[in-house]
Amino acid sequence: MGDCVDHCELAFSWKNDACVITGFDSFDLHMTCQCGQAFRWVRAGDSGQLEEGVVRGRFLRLEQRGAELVVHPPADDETVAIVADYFRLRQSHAALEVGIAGIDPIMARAVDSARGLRLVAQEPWECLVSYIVSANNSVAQISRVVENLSRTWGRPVDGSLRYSFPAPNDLGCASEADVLACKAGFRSRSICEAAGKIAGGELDLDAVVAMEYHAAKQELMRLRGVGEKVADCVLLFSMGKFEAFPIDVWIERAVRCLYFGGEQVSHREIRQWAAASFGRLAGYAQEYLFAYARLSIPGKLRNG
DNA sequence: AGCCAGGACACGA
DNA sequence: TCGTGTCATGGC
Repeated sequence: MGDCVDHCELAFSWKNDACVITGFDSFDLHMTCQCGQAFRWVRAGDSGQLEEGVVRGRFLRLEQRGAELVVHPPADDETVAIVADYFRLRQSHAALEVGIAGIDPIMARAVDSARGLRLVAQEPWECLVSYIVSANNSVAQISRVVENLSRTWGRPVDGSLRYSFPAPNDLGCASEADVLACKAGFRSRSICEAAGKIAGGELDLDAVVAMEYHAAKQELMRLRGVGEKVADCVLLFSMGKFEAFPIDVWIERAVRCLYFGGEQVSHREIRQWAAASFGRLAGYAQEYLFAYARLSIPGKLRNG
C-alpha cells in the first residue's frame, strides 16, 4: 500500500480554456494546500474556492468541485501535467488512507480529521529554503519570507502578479543583508550558504534525491541551518522519502499525549517508535498527526 | 510584557 | 549524550 504505485486512471477534458481533471480518489485541495507543508498557496476567489500558487515557474489557479479538479486558464498540457504530478493524483490515496487508519484507533481518528490530505511533490531547492526559513518560525511568516525572496530574485510569472522561486544561482548572488531584508532573520546566513554550495556544485540535490533515505539525510545535514527536522521535511515533501518522520513541537506534543500517556519522550525514542509503528508510511502518518494536532488548538492535546 | 512559532547550533557538564 | 541560552521577527 505504500509502494506509490499509480492506480488511478485520470481523465482530462477541456471546457472554455479550462481543464477538468477527474478519475482521482481521496483528495482535498484546500486541506492539502493549506496544511503547512508548502508555503506559496493562496486561497482566492469570492468564496475562497480557489487555490492560487506557483509551481515550477507556472501560475496555477485551481478549484475543486467534488470529484473534479478544475485547472483554470491557462491550462495547457504541460500545466495540467504539473498539477497531476504535484498532487500525485494518479496515486490511489484512498487505499493508502485505509492502510494508515487501520494501524490503530488514534490514527483512524487522525485520518478522519484530514481525509484527502496529500503529500505534494515540491521542488527540492524551494522546499529546502522554505524549511531553513521554518526554524522557530510560524507558517504565516514563512510564507511571507518565501514570497519576499521570490519577488526580489525570482522572475515574473506569466498571467499573474507572482514570481517564480529564485534558482540557487539567482539567490547565490544575494548578500546576507539582502536576504535579511526579506525578513529571514537569523536564517539569512544559512540561506546564503546553501545557495552558494548548491550553485557551486558542492552539494547536488539531484544526487541527494537518488540516495537512500539515511544517506540523503546526512548529506542535507551538511548544510548550516539543516538539522534532523528540516532534513526530514525536505526528504518527505520534495524527495519522495516517505519513511521520513519530521518531529516538530506539534508532533512531539501529539505523540507524547496520544501515545505515551503525557510522559516526556525524547526525539530518539519517537523516531524509533515511528519507524516501528509506521515503517514506509511514517511520513503520511506524521502528516495526519500534524493536521490532527493543529486542528485541536488550543490545547486539547496539551499536558496529556 | 512575555510567550510562541513545522529549530539549529554552540556551549557546558 | 544530554540540557540550556541564543538567534530575528511578528502575532497574540
